[in-house]
Amino acid sequence: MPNLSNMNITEVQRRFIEEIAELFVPWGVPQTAARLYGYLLLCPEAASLDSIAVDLEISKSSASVAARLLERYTLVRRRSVRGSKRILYEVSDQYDEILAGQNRMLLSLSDLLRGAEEIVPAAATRQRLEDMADFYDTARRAMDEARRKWSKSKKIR
Amino acid sequence: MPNLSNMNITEVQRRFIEEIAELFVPWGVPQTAARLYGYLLLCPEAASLDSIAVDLEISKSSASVAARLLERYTLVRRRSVRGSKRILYEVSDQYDEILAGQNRMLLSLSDLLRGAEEIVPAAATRQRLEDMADFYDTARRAMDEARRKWSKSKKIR
DNA sequence: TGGAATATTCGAGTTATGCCGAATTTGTCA
DNA sequence: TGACAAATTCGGCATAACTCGAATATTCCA
Repeated sequence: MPNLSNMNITEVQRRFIEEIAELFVPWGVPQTAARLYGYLLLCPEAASLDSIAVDLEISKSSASVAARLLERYTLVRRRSVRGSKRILYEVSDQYDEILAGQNRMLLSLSDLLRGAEEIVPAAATRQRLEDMADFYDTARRAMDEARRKWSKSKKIR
Repeated sequence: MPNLSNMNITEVQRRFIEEIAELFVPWGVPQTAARLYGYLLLCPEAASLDSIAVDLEISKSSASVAARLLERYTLVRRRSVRGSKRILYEVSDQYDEILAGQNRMLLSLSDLLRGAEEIVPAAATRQRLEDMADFYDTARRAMDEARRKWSKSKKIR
């Protein structure tokens, strides 16, 4: 039986949270952490572990580990409140961090592919590896460029 | 005890395969499938389930599920040999498919964020969601653009 | 420094995932 | 269509990942 008395989030908000989770889970983010991220996206201000645990209906320890996981991903930042032992969490405003991981991945991949050209005998295979490396590098650069432009335009604002 | 008699891949090749796997596993690709992808990247021509199983030292059923998983990801394509029940697998030459998934993810994400602006009360939060949606959309478009350019230049070649 | 409030870690139980060999199904040729 | 070869599915086992409540550690105030 769901506890309806402490319901601080609306039905549509709950749905949003679940949809965010559905999006992130396939990318390796654990369910609880993904839901927490959705929750924080909606929060008008930083949230405490207690309110997280209540609203998401999870234990406080789960809230704690999920929050620190998101913190390691740098999707979320911790805000220590002066004069209190409470820690508040909020979404990081460097949202390009989601893409930074992909960027690193693409960089490693093209490096690896290029390095492998020496260990394949067939010329056609070598060519394919080189093509792939080029492609991923191009895509990575495009994304990086967009990211750079964006952070510049954000500073101006 | 490792079976050395049927070793069709060299030590450096094995290392390459493991490195590819290390790269893909954190992105949710199962170990075996990731290794298989690395293997196929090195193969001069399409490989049968049997040779896969031997070279990667996995069971044939594992090879089968891994191959079809990669096929669903469209990282790999199946090549049915006319006049034989053998199926051969090779890496897909549309290697932009690795990025296509990320593209879809970014599109869904920005859509979701934009749709959520109506369900948050605080104006500042709404603004943040809009900013994020814009950002991911920009990044996605940049990547898509690069992809498009690439496939055009490939056709010319 | 002691004590209360809070966060974090630990150990156990539960669930999900991956791999394998055996059984089944599918596809090809005679 | 029968028989054979290959792919696929199935059930069980082992391992890893998550979640939780309890125990422990940390932080702040008096």
